[in-house]
Amino acid sequence: MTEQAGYLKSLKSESVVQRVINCLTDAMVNKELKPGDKLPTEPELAAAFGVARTSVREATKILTYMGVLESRRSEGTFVSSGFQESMIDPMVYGIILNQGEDFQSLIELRELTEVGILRLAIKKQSPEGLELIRRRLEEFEAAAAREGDVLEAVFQADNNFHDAVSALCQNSLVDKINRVVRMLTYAVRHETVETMLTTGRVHELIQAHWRIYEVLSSKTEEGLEEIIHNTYFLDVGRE
Amino acid sequence: MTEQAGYLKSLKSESVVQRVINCLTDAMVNKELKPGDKLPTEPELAAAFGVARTSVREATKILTYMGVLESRRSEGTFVSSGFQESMIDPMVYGIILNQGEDFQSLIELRELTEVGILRLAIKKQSPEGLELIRRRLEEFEAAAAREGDVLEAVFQADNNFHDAVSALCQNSLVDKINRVVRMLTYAVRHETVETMLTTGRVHELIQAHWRIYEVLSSKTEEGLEEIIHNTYFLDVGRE
DNA sequence: ATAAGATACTACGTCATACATATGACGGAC
DNA sequence: GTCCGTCATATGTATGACGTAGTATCTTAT
Repeated sequence: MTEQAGYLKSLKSESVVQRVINCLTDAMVNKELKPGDKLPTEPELAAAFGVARTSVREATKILTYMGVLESRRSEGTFVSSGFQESMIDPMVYGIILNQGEDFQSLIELRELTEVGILRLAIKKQSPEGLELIRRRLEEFEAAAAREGDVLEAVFQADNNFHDAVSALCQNSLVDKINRVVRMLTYAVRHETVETMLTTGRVHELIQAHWRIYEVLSSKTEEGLEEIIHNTYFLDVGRE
Repeated sequence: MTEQAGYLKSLKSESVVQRVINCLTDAMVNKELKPGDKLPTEPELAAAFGVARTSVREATKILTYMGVLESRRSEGTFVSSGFQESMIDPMVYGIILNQGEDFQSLIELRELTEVGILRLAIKKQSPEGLELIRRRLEEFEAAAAREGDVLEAVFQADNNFHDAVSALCQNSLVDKINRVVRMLTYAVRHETVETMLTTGRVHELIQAHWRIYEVLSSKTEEGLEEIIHNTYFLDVGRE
């Protein structure tokens, strides 16, 4: 865990927080702390390590956010059992920071996830989930049919639809990926919906989403290829 | 970003630290904060958000540890440019804690990405990339053929192969996802390779990977379905 | 005038303390 | 025996102070 590779590593002393993290990590590696175990209280840890409670908190907060620990107020801090979906967060940030000029990568990533989610949804779908999607589609149509400024409403309806599809997978990790990719493509998707609205082609958008619904309810991957591809480009925009 | 779906959601207010993290994240998504930018000082942030400096520090520490931010004493805190190595740490914890739990979501996620990557790789492949994959396969075979404890060598060769496939996509985002998912499934994949070795079924593993190579070089998605599915379960393990 | 050194300044790093708040446990009232 | 209030507990948040490492600036000597 703690690499001592560099020969001058001993000089640049690690930060207090880092040392606390290492101590806790080592304890977990050595099985002194197993999933489900309760850690000593923050003041106790602070006293044991000889550091301030602030530092202990920063360390446990980091581990908590990573899903390693779990803090319950008035109860204590525990080693979480199993992995937490928040462990994907670093990937989110990695993607955010790399979010440069490269639309191509973004579009490819979205197609990849979109198709994958649909394929999984086809397998794991439930009647209730499918029904929800149908309702979302009707809401979609209703939103587009309203008077006035419907942009945000339609965009939200679009998002709701895709969330419902993702929910069909009943997989928190997949759900997370879905959200990430949706967040990354926010701008371009928003713009696309706007374009569709101003040029009066909303019906195409709705039509495309109905086709997705049909593929889902058909419970087969037949024709998924082109439908997705077409829908995808309609939704995301040109290239 | 912040879903307000449930009607009783308004009660369970997010923690202060989480809110700070969200604010900073949003700023990065909206490009108000770009890589390299300097954040206001901690007291300034605390004042701006109306929270204590402690909370700001916990938030920035978390983001720093994830490689999103970078703090230089006496200078300030900056949005770090590019992917930091520390981003893998959360996955390491995933490995530590992931021992014999429920892998269903993980397996589905991996199949999703694996298939997606292959489909994209089929489209975007290059002769050089394909050649690299062939070499990796030969190294794979060589590693398995050696005497003694070949587990780590074979496992590494397996990873190298999949990395080469991912590289075929020439898409940094896809590459990142590939790495994350691979790290998340580290334990189970490692175990599978071990089983294959001890039961003398390494040739099946190699055979399966050659089939992937063939699908790639055939430049068509014909037969990709079952091949991937079979290879996948062979690689990842039972169910 | 230039370069080396001393000084002040800045902003993160750490610590100490106090108070707020949610949860569970105990115990009394009905 | 059930219900409700109270208290203990441990995390959540806030505030203030001091330490420390860079950076910039000013001083001084060559």
